[in-house]
Amino acid sequence: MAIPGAASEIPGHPPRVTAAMVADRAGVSVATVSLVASGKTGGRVSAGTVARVRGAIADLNYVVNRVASSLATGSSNFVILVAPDISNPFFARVITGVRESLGSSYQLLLSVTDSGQMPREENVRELLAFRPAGLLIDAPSPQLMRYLGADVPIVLLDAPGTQNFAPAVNLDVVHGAEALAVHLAERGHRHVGYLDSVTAAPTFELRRTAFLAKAESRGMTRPGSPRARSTIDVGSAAEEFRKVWPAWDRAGVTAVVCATDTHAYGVLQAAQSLGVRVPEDLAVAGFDDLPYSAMSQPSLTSVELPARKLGRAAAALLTALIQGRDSTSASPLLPSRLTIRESTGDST
Amino acid sequence: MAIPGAASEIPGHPPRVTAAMVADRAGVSVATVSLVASGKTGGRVSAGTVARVRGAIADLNYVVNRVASSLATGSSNFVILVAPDISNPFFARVITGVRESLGSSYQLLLSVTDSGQMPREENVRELLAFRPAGLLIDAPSPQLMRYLGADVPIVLLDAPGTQNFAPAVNLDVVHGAEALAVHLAERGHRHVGYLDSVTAAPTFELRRTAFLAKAESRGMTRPGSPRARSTIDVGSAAEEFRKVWPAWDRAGVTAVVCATDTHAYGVLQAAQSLGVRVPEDLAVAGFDDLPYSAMSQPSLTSVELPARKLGRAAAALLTALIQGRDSTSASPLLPSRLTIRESTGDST
DNA sequence: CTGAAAGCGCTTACAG
DNA sequence: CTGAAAGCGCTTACAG
Repeated sequence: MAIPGAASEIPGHPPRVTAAMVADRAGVSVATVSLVASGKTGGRVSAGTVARVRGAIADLNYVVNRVASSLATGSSNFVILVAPDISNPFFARVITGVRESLGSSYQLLLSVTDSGQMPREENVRELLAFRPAGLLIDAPSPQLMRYLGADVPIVLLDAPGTQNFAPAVNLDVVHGAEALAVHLAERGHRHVGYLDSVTAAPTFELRRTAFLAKAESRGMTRPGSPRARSTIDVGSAAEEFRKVWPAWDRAGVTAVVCATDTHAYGVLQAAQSLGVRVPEDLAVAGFDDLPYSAMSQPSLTSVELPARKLGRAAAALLTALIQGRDSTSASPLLPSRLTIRESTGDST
Repeated sequence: MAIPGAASEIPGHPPRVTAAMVADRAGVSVATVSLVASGKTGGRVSAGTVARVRGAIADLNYVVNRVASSLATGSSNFVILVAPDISNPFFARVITGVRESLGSSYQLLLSVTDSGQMPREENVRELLAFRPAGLLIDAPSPQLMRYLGADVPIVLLDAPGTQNFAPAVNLDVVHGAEALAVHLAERGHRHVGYLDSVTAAPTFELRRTAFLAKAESRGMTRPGSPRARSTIDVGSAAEEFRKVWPAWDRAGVTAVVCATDTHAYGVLQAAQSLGVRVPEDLAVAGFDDLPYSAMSQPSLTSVELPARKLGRAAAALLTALIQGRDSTSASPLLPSRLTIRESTGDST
């Protein structure tokens, strides 16, 4: 036998209000309390009783225990979004989109990793044990994929090449990356550097390979070394650029492409402190097209990636899966677009 | 009677593995499965049985249903951190600290609001209904406080003036703000502008009032209008500064203090684009002392606030409360410190 | 060393 | 219109 009351006691805190207490006070059964509390009294409960129960609920400040209702119904009302690099502004926009689409149907909870870290399988396992209504995973690593045959609806965001494992909403980074390569080639650049993210997400891999492949086909080369990568953080990116620039400079590099705009801000900053003029001495571009890219000095050429739309589409797909609709849905691919600004010589 | 099996079925997904299935396969009772799964077999289960159960768990890929165990034990293993302004890098550091202190004892889940928004009472109510082991609330608004007599341990972070409502870990922003005012007075500044955050958190109020009070006592004045405020975002801060600068300039303002370093980066950027030299024409300073502040051009004078320590201390206090220790604990106050750099004329 | 049973706080067919 | 009861999947004293 369980210790009576143990389940609802927290040391130093009063016992929690349960439906039974409400029922007592209102002089009805817990079944009726449940009906009233969840708003399922479709003419099945008399107006007087409803009022009495509502009063008792208000008096006692009763809130339905989601843990118990979740166990009883086998469903929950929250969605967990798993993501690395929480402080990337791009991600904040994705969240906004997710919340827009989720509306008030589901609560959104986030599970984040430390900067530069990827969520691991063990992590997702534990998250799944909370029995969320669904899981959204942003920029997952390929290793995570094999665990995704699980029993909870899952949608991947910005996870190119993983559609086979779970439904995904992806960004068409390839076309944007290629347009950027063409643009730089047309500006006469011959040698390009690439500042990558340390995060081992396929989306970053794809940005780099798509850009470099097209760059090569247009006759541009990339210095064999050093490779440059940093976390998604202006300071780290600036530091990394300062470190590799001397070698790149010697190799004749006149353009640097960055995995994200945040990286590019670091490059702009470092270039300024090194006396490297942008765009005269060096062209700089990034991916994301964050709002700030239109205002930076110089303004930043960037491959626009629709963060908010990404969040909205992923949440919409997840909702459909949760509700049993659309389980064989295609994985949408959201278009990217190159926005040319001063940092690659827009004004010249 | 509930529909058999309904609770564990998600449309289009296989039924979940339960302890009963594991028990069947291992030829034991669910009680024994529970003991093995939760590692509570202290010599109470024979080695052979343990091995058999472990095998079945592995074969079926069984994970304990947290919802059910939570209901049974009346306790959970996750903590929710409620916070506004997720994309502020300061916040990412707080999270790092929280996670360091929580270790593997509790999972951390985040509940965030949209930029510039504060979490509302209704929101916290719903979060509490998930029965987390505890709640951490970063920079709460005063209005939220009245709901905090609740039945779950709660710790506030960076919530000056609210210690009466719940245990809190605060930053001693006052001394840092005063040191900054003294520093600017000593540099000869007579008129200062203040770029505030739009977020209605007491910590921002306190930064401003403490700074301005000390500034006034040192003979400095602030232009009566316009007031300047923006979200915690470089672009918005830059835009806001551009808007107010002409009036401030006319009022003789030679120093601008910002609610956060992120705001200050925006001012640095806007100043540059306006041809206002920092620090020659204008001194700029912020709060937080983010890593980037040491590298920006010019480097930024800032009141250092120990974000990671804040997270660690808050999580440690919450853990103590959850475990019934220390419920009358004092609310720690973490020291702030002024770091003077180029943006206020360090080199002159 | 192991299992049967009660209980956590809900929800929901069912009987009345 | 309302309540008694079973069931969700665990955990934990208790009996053997």
